[in-house]
Amino acid sequence: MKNAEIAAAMDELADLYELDGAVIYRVVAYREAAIAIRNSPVSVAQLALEDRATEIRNVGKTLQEKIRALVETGDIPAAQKLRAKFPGELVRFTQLPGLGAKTARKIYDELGISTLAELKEAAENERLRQISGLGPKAEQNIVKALAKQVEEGPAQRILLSAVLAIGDKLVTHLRDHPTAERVEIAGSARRMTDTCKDLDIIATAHDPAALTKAFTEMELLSEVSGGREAGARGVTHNGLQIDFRVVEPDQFGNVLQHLTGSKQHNMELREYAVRRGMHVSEYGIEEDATGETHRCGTEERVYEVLGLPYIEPELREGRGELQAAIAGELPQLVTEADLKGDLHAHTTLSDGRSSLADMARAAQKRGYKYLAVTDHSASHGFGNDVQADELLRQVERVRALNEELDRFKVLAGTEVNINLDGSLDYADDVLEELDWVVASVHTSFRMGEENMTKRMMAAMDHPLVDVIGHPTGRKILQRDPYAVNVEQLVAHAAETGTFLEINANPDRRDLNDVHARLAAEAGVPIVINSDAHSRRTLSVIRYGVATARRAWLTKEHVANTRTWPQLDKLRKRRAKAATSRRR
DNA sequence: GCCGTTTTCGGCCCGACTGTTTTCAGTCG
Repeated sequence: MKNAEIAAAMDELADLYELDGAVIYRVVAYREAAIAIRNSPVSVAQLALEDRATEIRNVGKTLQEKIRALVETGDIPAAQKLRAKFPGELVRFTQLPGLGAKTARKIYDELGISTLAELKEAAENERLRQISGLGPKAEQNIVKALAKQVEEGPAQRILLSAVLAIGDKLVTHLRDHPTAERVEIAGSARRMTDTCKDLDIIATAHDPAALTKAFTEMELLSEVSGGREAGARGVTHNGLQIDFRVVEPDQFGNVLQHLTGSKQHNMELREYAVRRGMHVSEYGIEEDATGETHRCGTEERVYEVLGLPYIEPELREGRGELQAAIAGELPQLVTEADLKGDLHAHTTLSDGRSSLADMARAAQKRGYKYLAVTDHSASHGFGNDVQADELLRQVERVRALNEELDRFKVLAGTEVNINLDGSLDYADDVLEELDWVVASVHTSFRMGEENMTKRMMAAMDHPLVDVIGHPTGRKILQRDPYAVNVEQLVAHAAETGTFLEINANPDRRDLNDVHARLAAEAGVPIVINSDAHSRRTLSVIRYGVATARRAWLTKEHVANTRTWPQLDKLRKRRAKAATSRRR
């Protein structure tokens, strides 16, 4: 059973307990456990079977037993009991904005309403106002919310790259304004999450009204509301909501910290502060002992007042960063500047848009020392496959190009397809001519988990496969990962000395942050690759670096922070040779 | 129901907003 399924069961129990009127802390405990379970890189089902689920934060003895029952029998007795007590659609009432468990329960108890259809009818016929606490406005809101739900479905999330394309433009424009002092992106975009719901921008200015006006007049906004002294809200032409706020300079750090979140991180931070006699809010940090409120101009100062080292935004997800900060064990996160090369890129030989020479020069211009050119293999099948003889001619061209280049090395490589049985798409004697081999799955995504895992593990067994490309095949907001057991892949990568890729394409970011952390902890070298299909898209590497940072990776975890000779020695083909020479 | 650099029991983040109220509960982020 997958972590996501277990987490969903915990969320369902939280909803049911809340309807049942349980103390809110118990309900919250289930919700927090659900988050931790969803974030767990290891199989929680497995842990529960071994009576070890309590190793997960926010999972205690009670939940360990409930999860175990769920895994062993497919359900939890407490959930069955509560489902019998409350009709199915009652939980869906609480998913309407403004309507919570307390209100849902009252509607059910006092009017016997248990379906969304009945709820709509009662709201339209003004029967809900019989209940104390509900009035005409509540009825209107319910009718509106139900209509909106039918119309729009669940809230849309937007890919980070689309959000930052707008956010970077906005920030640059606002920083150029004469009255602006500081302008920063906050919220989930600053934490570099895969997707965002909206975009938060905060600023300081010596004329806040003038800066707000500059914001509201930007062409990329299609609508603007609440344009006043200290900020406004806008919506872009492609539907991204932007919250812009101008704040006092001496509170900028407090607000930036507050709005960057995550919610989970802030809750943990505040609980920690309370234990130390302090209260954190977006306005400052109040000390119980002195009654003094510390207003902080920078985020560094916020963490300093709390007695903590600075915690990077990408770590603020409530995944143990606070405990690490307290223990002085925060990782020194890898940066884009640490990368010495890119080991997965395409040219016009397969489906890229830039030539071999253009790609090499663009990579060198970025400050890299090497670039692996890895076009698709023979059976790629989008009409841009590379037959073996053609690949060998490309190797010649690469060698010739290297003669011309100064202090830069192009590596002749391939992104070779992993066949259904785990064999590779080129013969070994062809692969032997190459400097670098990425192996990826591009066909039969719908294979069962066991077969897919075997298929990829077989590819790792090949001595010439350096790295597995985009190991789960997910496309964010578009396509689920293929069914593959990532824990087994990681263990096998460690065993065989195969690297795993963080593919930086903003649609992929694959491995994801949770899995990359698991792999790094298992000692698997990670390679951050752009998978660029043109010289311009080499820059998507920032999303791969962001994923690596969200996975707590340091420079040491990432193989391509090394020079090519250093990296070369790390590979299984060399490491094995070294071992046998020692013998 | 979970958790511990004051605690294994007694706490458990903070503020804004809304709609319904005669001073606040419920909901949200």
